[in-house]
Amino acid sequence: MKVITRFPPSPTGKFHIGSARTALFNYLFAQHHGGTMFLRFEDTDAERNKIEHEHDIIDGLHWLGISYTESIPLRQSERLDVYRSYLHQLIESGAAYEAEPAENGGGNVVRFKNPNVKITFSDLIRGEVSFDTAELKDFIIARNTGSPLYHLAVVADDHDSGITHVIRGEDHISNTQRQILIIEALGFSRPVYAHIPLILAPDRSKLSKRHGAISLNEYRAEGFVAEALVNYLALLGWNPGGERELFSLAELVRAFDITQVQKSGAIFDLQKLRWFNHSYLKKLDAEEYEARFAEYIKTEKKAAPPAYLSQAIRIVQERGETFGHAFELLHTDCAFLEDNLNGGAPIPIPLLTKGAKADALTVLAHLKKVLVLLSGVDEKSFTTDAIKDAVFPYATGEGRASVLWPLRVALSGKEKSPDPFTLAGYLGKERTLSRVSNAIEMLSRV
RNA sequence: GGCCUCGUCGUCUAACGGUUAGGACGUUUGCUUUUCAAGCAAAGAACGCGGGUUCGACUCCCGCCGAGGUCACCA
Repeated sequence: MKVITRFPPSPTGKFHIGSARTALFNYLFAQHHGGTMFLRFEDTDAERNKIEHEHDIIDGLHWLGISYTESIPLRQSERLDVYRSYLHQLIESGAAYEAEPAENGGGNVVRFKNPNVKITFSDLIRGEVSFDTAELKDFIIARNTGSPLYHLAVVADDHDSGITHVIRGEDHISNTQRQILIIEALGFSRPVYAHIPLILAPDRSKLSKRHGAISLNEYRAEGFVAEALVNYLALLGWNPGGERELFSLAELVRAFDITQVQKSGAIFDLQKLRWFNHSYLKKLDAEEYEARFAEYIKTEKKAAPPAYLSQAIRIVQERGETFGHAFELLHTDCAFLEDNLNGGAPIPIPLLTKGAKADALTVLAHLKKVLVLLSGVDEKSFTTDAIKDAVFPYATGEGRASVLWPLRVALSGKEKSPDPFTLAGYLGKERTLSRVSNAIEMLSRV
C-alpha cells in the first residue's frame, strides 16, 4: 500500500515554525516510504483566511525544499458540496441531527449523535491511546446543513484523497476521537495516526510571538539557510540514533523513522540553530557563499553590497552565524577594507595604546620600526605570510602585545578585528604603509 | 478542574535490566600569530520523588509530584 500523508494548514496566519516542522515530518515519512504528501488548505472558516497566507506557506515549503502534491481541489472551501452530501448521509442514517438555531442565523447547527463509546487508536509515536467519548456530548459538526466544520471536512478529505497516515501536532490528539467517530459513522477506514510533540518556548510554554521569532519568514530574513533549519527542525524531537548531527534533506529522508520520535515537547534552542546555520555556512565554497550572500543582501536587506564584498567573504564566512550577522560584520569587522578608514576620522590615541601594555612613546617607536620592516617586504609578495615573517621576530623580541596591538589598531581602527598580518595582507602594501604612517603621525603630536 | 500525554546534564538527545550513563549546543579553562572569530584540547553538568519486581534497575509495575495538550457554531 502506497503511503500518503498530508499537510493541511489553515491559511490564517504566517507560516509557523512548528507548522513547518509538521510539514517536514510528513514529508520525511512519505518520502522514506516512497509515498507522497498532499497539501491542502483548510479554509472552512471564511472570515479568518487570507490568500497571502497561502502564498506564504507555499513559498516557505519551496524554500525549505519540501515537495508535495496538491490536493484537488486545493481548498476545502471548494469542496463544500461534497461535505454537504456526507452531512446528509449522516443525517439520514441518524448519526447526526439538526439541533438549535445557528448563532448567526441561517438554519440549525448539526450535531453528531454521540454513541458514547470508548475509542482506542494506536499511535505510531505513543502506542495505544484511549478516550471515553461520552464527555464529548453531541458535538457540532456543521454551522448549518450547508456549512461544515473542521472535523467533518478533515474526515471527508482524508478519506477521499486516500490518506494513509495522519501525522500532526500533539494539540490534535484529543480531536482524534471525534474524527474517528465520524469516520465510523460514514463507514470509512481509519488512517494510521502519529502525534508529534510540540515545540516549546524556553519556559516550556507553547511557543508564541512573545518568545521572539516564530514564523519561518523571520528566520529567513535573519539569514538562516534552509539546510540548517531543516536539519535542526528534524532533530528537534527525533534522532537517527548515532552521534552524527549534520544531515541533508535526502539523508534525513533515508534515516527517518517516525516511531523513534520523542514523546515529550522540545524546547526551541536558538543557540543551537545558530550553530547549525554557521556549520552549513562554513561548508559553502567561497563562490557559492558570495552568490547566496549577495542574493540575501539584495532581497532581505534591500541594499547594495559594499564594493569590497568579494574581499570580505572569507572573514565574514568564518564569523557570521547567519547572513544577517555576516551583513553586520561587513560594516564592523570588515570596515578596514573601506578605502577611507573610519571615514577619515583619526584613530584615538588611547585605543592605539590600550592593549599594548606600553606607553605612547614606546608604541610610537615600535610602529616606526614596523614601518621600516613592512617597507622591506616586496610589494608583489605582500602576503599575510610574508608580512608575518617580516614583523613577527621583532614583535616576539619586544613583547608581542606591545607591537601587534598598535599595528592591528592602526590598520583596522577597531578594538576587535582579524589579526594584523591578515589585515595587512588584505590591504596591500600601499594602504598598509599609509595607515601605519598615519598612526605614527598621530602619536608624534602628543 | 475533567480527560489525554509526557518526565536522562541548563537545552536537544543516546543507551532501554548489568555502561566510568555517550554525543551535540551552551558554559568555564587552556593552546594557537597574547584583540575578536574560527580551530584544537580539557573541565563541570543528568537518570523528578517514593515504593515494589529482580541477583541487579535510568530501563518493568504502582503511587506521588511536576510539565504540556485539550475541553469553540477555530482549525
